[in-house]
Amino acid sequence: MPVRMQDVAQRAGVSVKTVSNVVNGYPHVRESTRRRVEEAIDHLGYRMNVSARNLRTRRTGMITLNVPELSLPYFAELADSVIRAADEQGWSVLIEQTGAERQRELEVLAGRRRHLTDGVLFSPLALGQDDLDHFDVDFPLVVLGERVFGARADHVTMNNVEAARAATAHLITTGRRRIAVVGAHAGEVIGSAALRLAGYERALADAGIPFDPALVGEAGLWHRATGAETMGRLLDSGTGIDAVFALNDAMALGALHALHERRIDIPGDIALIGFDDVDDVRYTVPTISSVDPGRDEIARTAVDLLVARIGGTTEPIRRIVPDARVVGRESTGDVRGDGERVVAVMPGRVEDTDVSPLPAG
Amino acid sequence: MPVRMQDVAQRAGVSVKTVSNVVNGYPHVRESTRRRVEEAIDHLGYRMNVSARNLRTRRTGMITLNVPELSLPYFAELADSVIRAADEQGWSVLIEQTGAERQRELEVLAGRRRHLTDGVLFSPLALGQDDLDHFDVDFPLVVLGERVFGARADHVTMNNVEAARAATAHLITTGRRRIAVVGAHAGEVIGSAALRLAGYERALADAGIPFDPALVGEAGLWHRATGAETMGRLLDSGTGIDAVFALNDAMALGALHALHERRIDIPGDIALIGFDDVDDVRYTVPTISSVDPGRDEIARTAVDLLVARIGGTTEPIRRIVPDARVVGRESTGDVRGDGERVVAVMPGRVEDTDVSPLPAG
DNA sequence: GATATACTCTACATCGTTGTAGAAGTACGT
DNA sequence: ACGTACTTCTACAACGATGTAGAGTATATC
Repeated sequence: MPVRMQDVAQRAGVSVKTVSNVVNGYPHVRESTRRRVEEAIDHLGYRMNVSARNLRTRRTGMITLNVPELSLPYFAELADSVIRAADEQGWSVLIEQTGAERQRELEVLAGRRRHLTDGVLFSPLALGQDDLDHFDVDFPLVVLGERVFGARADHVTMNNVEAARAATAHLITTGRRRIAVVGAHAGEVIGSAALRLAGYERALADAGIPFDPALVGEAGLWHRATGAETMGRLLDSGTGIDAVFALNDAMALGALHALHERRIDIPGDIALIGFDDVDDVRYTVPTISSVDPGRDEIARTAVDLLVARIGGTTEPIRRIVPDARVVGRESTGDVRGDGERVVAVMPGRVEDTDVSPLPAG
Repeated sequence: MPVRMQDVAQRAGVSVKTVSNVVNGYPHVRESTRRRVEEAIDHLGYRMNVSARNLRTRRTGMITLNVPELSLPYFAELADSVIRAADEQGWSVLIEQTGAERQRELEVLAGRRRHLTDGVLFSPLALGQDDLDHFDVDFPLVVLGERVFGARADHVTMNNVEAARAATAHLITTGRRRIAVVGAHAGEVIGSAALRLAGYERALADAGIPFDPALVGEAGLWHRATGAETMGRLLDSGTGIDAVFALNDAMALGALHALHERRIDIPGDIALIGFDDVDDVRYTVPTISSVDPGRDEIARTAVDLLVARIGGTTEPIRRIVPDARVVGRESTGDVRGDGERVVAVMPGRVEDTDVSPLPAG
């Protein structure tokens, strides 16, 4: 029933292979032949059977993006950027959600479902440094995020420590001394929480401000709800606070909510800064300052790396950190009304390791 | 290099087809044989070549979801729900963004890229009723949204008119009389904007309140930014306003921003209600009342319909409208603090048409 | 004018799986 | 003992494209 190359070939009076050549833009096809084939294709409404081509070429032209949840704005925006970047190079993106569940994240690496695509962009949230070995996979993989360092795969990550330091430093510059943190993870050594907290501590040290554990609020999941709860706890604890560094924007939104509930003036009484620079923060009241980790560049870089690996490059594994910026808005008093001001730029870097990738099987 | 069924068969001492049978859970395989095959699979690390299976079975197990942009919270959450619903049934989801560009939306229907998947869930935003003919496609298609009615494809849509009527009625119940609309599209007859505006007008009529064009604010794109602009214009126009119905939540967020800027008390001076019930509205200050159109059910229903069409069902085309609810929060004074109250429920419906689907080619 | 080179096209095998048809073995009722 | 039905397995031919090798012309080079 479906039209095959065979049918097109017949109508055009050429061999199947010639049709294939026309379809794939092979240059050595006589103009008149090309036209006849194209006429036949149009007339018969031929469309390539991609499964057959995939089988023959061992390529699918698709990559998988594994994220925790698209309903988290950061990942939705990341997915948006990844799809755009992939599309520009002619790749399609299959999206899978792990729900930040350990089991599902392990399944990603086990590769049971990988077969549909040529490679995987993976943003883990449940796995940690202890799971490093699981990242030795035999398919093209690029890791995103801060859960795991040193895996045998290209890695696109953020300038966490520096950016968090700069964000905190910015609060200090505006005269704040009692800076609370929302979203710490006790005992974590690696991971966004630990790294950003480290940046915070470094900024305090730089300014000679003593570190006060009472100002550090824990939050398991980095959602709006937990941000609000944590902020509430900090405020109700009676600790004096004149600024808040929420370790991501979702929590910053929640924190803002908690601050508003208590009729606290922002930035008058308490300044607030987040991390991720998601769209939301430009429309809150007041608008929220944040750290822009370079989402578009992260996406583009990750896609480029993955496509190169799929292409079979054997270059050493790289870790890439895009430029990041601290964007000042109303919540830190940098602007009044809409608009924003870049108050710091952290240059990115490319680290070439001497580790070779595992041969893709 | 890669392990084939052939290799597994050899090691297990059976035919390739038996390996296939084991892998696919065919029941008539002796227990001892099954174990031998499984041992061979594990030992060799065999993984099915899905391209080959796709070629043979003419199925890919994937569907495409076409949305305007994932960075719009509604579509991100919709995608989340679709992926979950599909996953439950063992399907994977490829996501493509059209950017709400007419050309790209037409390409979706032209099916140039459809070949990768077994069917398409399509949420158009640029196409309109005039493009109805383009929806006569020869592949399984389910349409989402309100841009087009009467296409020859299953359609999952919202209870727009009724829900908008109920939302407006709710504002009226709380004593409001000067209810502004944010997001109208002049001249539109079909489409979310027109339908929701119709519901608004109907509620006014029901309550005997005259319709005042000065209260209707136009907004092209339904983004936060346009919501803020439109709200600003309405406020600055000097028209007396005691409530606002934003035709979607993104604009409600923008409107909230504009209201705050002008130090207007919500819901004291002006009440606000949105539409979509995205996660954001539970974390703003005040929390925003909204219309929950049944996102999960929309996603689930759409996936079910599409899977049925892919399965070759020839049942008449259906239009399905899930239940919708008006959710009252702080911005309409229904609750204080967090929490919410369902203030109205609009039952959904299933419309069986007598139109047959086009034979899938 | 002979040889080399490039262009244009074809025939055929092949990618790795599943559907079909049927062979061999087992179980059971009569 | 025999037919019938079921179970278990196999051989072989697809599915629809592309890679390879090479045939036949046309064009360039010496």
